[in-house]
This record gives sequence, structure tokens and C-alpha cells, in this order.
Amino acid sequence: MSVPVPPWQQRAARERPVKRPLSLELIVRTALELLDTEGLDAVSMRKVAQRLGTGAASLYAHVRNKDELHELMLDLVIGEIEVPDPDPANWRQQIKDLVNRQVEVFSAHPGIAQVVLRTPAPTGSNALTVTEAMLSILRAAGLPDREVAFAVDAIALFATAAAMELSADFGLGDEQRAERIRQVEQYFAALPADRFPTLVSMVPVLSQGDYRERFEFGLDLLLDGVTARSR
Amino acid sequence: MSVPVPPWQQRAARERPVKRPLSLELIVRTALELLDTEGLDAVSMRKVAQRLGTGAASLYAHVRNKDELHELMLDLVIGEIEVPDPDPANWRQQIKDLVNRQVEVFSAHPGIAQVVLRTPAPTGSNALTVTEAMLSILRAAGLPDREVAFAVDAIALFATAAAMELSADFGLGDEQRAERIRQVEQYFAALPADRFPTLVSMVPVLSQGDYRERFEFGLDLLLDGVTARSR
DNA sequence: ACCTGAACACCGTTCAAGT
DNA sequence: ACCTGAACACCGTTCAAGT
Repeated sequence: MSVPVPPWQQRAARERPVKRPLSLELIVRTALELLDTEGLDAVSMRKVAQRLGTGAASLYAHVRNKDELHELMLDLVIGEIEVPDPDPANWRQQIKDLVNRQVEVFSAHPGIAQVVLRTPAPTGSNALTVTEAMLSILRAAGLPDREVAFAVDAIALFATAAAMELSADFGLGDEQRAERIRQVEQYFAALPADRFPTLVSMVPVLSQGDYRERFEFGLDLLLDGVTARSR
Repeated sequence: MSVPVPPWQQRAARERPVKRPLSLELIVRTALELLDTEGLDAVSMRKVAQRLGTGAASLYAHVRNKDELHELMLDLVIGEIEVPDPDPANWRQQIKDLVNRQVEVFSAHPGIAQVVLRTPAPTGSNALTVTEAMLSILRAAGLPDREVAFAVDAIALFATAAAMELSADFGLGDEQRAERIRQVEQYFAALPADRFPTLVSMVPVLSQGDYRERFEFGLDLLLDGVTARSR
């Protein structure tokens, strides 16, 4: 039976640094905190261990290596993507919503998209749930199953790449980003018009639209392609 | 005026390790050799320097940092992409050829695609040439300039992501790759059918087609979208 | 079974010193 | 201007030793 903890022990516990026992979940959550605040490059075995008040070697009792840790983080992030019940009449909007949510979630954890492109095929349980949803939604478009599979691949690949591009300038302030866009624009405008006639003539248009709008456009291209193959 | 080199000096020169003087071009070419044989992770300042018979510090006289070296390598690789003269009647096939060539060239230098997604916007002279070509070809599709710019963005992003995925399993032998596909297939087939009904029912179709076919399909989706917006 | 410190073999980058 | 060795502050992973 349990007995009240004597006050001198309580004090001792409070004074000691908050060191919960290691566990896979704690490690992955800590790694994710590090990712959110300092980016993927900062998620090293040593830094994660440091946050947990231990040494890097201790993590290897729970995780095979750094890549596995990254993949576990990825699946935790994918778990944040809300998945709808398929509504065949609304397949197009449902896909758009789901993919937009994916990009948002990935962007909230800058650098995690890289892990997707480095992993052979995400097989974490949350990744499976999202794949299941994408496949079942897109089936309503009326394509042959083979094409449904290919289309989901293409859409997921595009979304991941967009998320990766989006978080590429993690760490830059808003003014810095705007400044760089201005510089690139100037650079393009000053290019020799005889060698790059189209580029130069399209300068006013090249920097139009934000990431969101460009992404939405690309996604619409893909879905128009799907529609063209329907029925 | 030049005088014949005396034979004892010739011998000395031959016996000395082949150490050409450092130059930006030599550094970038050496780095690219390393990339081709050992992958992007092996392209470290120290290993490149070692191949050149010097120390890492010596490279910093020619290159600002490792990222810049990677970007210079990228532009050299992009230079290998053959660019056609625009033929408005054939814009669709021309885009497909150009993008396919890009993926082939990137796949020949496994890991280089990663650099694209990490770089804000490739502005090397070879990258500009390819962008100019893509824009001018796609203009023939008859979209508003703004949409031409967005579409080129989407197509390039998709191609880069595909190349990245393709070179993700650099280092695996053919049998290893096949073995893994078989394992994933088995794993999917054994999944609980009540939670993943679509996934399980589509197993026979999920592993159909190689990268090339899947890429081609995605590209066709995008181009169908472009066609749907034409004129 | 889990945790640890120390060690090994690596990194990118800087800097004072050389030519 | 270019090159260098040494140093600094990092890495991932292994291993023998502890509990």
C-alpha cells in the first residue's frame, strides 16, 4: 500500500532537476521541441540528450539511430493532420483540404518535410492513416485503381516538396525574406535581354503570388489532370 | 621564351603527386566526383580538400562555405541538361523531354536534388538558361503569363522532388531494392483490413510501375491541367 | 534491461602565420 | 592573394562498465 511521502523527500524531489525517466515517447517529443525551436539540423542525438539531462549514448537504448528518431518524429507530426471521412461527392475539395492541412502541419515543424523525401516510404501508423484517406477519397474521382495510386503518389510528392521549399527559409525574418525577393527581382531585371528574353519580360509576374497561391495553383493543375481522366 | 625542361626536373615532376594548383573550377569538379562516387553526405570540405592533397582551410580562399560549394556543384550539373529551341507547336512534348532530361541528369548525380530544395532560388547561369527555356516553351501553351510562371514553378518542383526520391536509395543494390519492395508489399497486405480497407484492397496496384512510369503520370497530370487552361 | 562516460572517427569554420 | 596547420566547437556511434 502507498504511504505519504515525508516532507524532506518531497523537497529533495522538487529541488532535483525535472528528470523524468527516459522513454521512447519522451525522447521523440523532446526532439520535436528542438525541431520547432531550432530546426532539423539542431536535432542531434547529443542535443536531444542534453535536453533530457543525459548523454547521447543513453538514447540508443530506445532508438536504433538518428534516422529512426527522425522518422518517429515525422510520424508524430503526421499524426497532427486531421483526416476527414470520405464524401464521394466532394472528393476534390476533400483532397485539397487534406493536402493543405498537410502542408500547414509540415510548415509548423520546419525541416520535417526533408525526412519524408529521405525515407523510402513512410510506414508509420499515422502515415498509413493519411495514405488510406487520400486513396479512399481519390477513388471517388472514378479513375482506375492503378491511376488512383499513381495520382496519390504525385499529389503527396508535390505537397511534400512544397512544404520543404516553404520551410527552406526558416530562421529568416519577414523583412529579410522581402529584401531577398526584391534583390532577386532586381537581378532578373538586369539580366541580358538577348540571352534571357522571356525571363526578363516576365519579371513583373515572376514574384507575384505567395507560396500559398503558387501551391494552390499547382495542386489545381494536378486535380484538373485527375478530372480529365475521370469516368 | 621557353626552354626545354631538363630531364631531372621532368622526373621530379612526375614523381610528385599530381597536384594542380587550386582553382574554383578544380574544387567544384573534384566535389562532383566525390558526389558521384560516394553521395552528397561525403562531399565535406575536408574530403574534397583531401582529394586535392590539401587541407579544408585552403578551400575557403575560393568558396565562401559548404553551401556555396553545393550550389556551384548544382549549377555545373544543371549545365548538363540539354535545352531545345522552342517549337510552339510541340510545347507539350518539349516540356516533357526537358523535364525528363532534368530528372535523368539529377539522378546521375545522386543527392544533388536536395540542394535545389534547400537553395532559395537557383540563380546560377545554367539554372537561368533552363528556366528561360521552360518559360518560353510553356508560353506557347497560351496561358496568361502569370499562370505560365506558376506552372513552371509547379513542374520544376515536382521534377526536383521526383529526382530526390529517385536518388534516396542511392547505395542500395538492385536485389536489395526489390527485396524491400517485396517486404513493404507484404507488410501492407497484412495490415488490418478494417482500419485500412482501401490500402489493403489496393495492394496489388500500389507497387505497380517503376519510378519512371509514376513520374511520367504525374507530369501528365500537370500538363493536362495546363492544357485545360489553354487558350 | 537500461543507463553512463569515455573514446573513436569524423564534421565546418576561423585564425594567425607563412609565402 | 593564396595557402597552411592547428585549434575550436561540434557531430554519430560504439563499447566496456555499471545498476
